Amino acid sequence: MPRNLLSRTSSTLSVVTWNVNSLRARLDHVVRFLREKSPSIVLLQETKVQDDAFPSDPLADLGYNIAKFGQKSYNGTAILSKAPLEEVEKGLPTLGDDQEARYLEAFTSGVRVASIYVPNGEAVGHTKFHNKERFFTALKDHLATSLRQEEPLIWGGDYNVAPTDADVYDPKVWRERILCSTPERTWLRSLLTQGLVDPLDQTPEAGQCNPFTWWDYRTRGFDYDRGLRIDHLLLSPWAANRLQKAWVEKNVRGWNKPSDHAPVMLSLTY
DNA sequence: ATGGTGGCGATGCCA
Repeated sequence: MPRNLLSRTSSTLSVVTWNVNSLRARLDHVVRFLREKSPSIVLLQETKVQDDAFPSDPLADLGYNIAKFGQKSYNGTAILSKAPLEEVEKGLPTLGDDQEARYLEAFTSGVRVASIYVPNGEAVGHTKFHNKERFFTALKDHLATSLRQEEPLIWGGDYNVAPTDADVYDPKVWRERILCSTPERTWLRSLLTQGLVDPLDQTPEAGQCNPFTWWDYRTRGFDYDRGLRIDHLLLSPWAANRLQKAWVEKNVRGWNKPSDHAPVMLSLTY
């Protein structure tokens, strides 16, 4: 056998998406998590900080390059990578110049990644619900363009949709409510029918749930494990074929003064 | 229980 095959090494790329619900309020948690898990690429949502106030130093000290797309008080996305970040794009092409800071994209480590924060929608039929539909339409249009480039894609973020009843602690309580309604599930599924793969959308056995990623503060949902799976890492076929595993870092939701979301991680062989 | 808690920023808005 040729020596170059015997000596060929493969490496692992790890990616995490995490809605931190304020990067400044969660900075200690983020630093602790990055120290413990050392992910290659980090996709953050709800940073809630303008770019000139972004706490770059403690993250750069851990070896990360940083791309940020923030705004005052609300929303905000960021990408951290141990490799250089190239071709950083802020916002979705069809949403105009004054759009909220909900989509950030970059090319790094041979992968095109996006950090995505889909509007919550407030309630089915609400004005904000229609904004949510427009955002998904813009995602879908941009995905069609991106898939044509034939680059590996990893689209991570808070999609604010639980794909099926297996992603909800009590589907009867949440039936046709915001995050779980049939239209929202159709909008999310349209990204999958275009070719993205959701590695945590396991076919559940009877009575089994997929792992939750969000537990409501207001109902003390984490105390009773009343959660939903609304944060997702979606992969193009190239990336999906190289998947080692995907999981939810549920323990982080149990730390002191946590975000209401847990990090979602995956590893790839490449 | 039609509420609850939490972040921002200074009050209500957003989730």
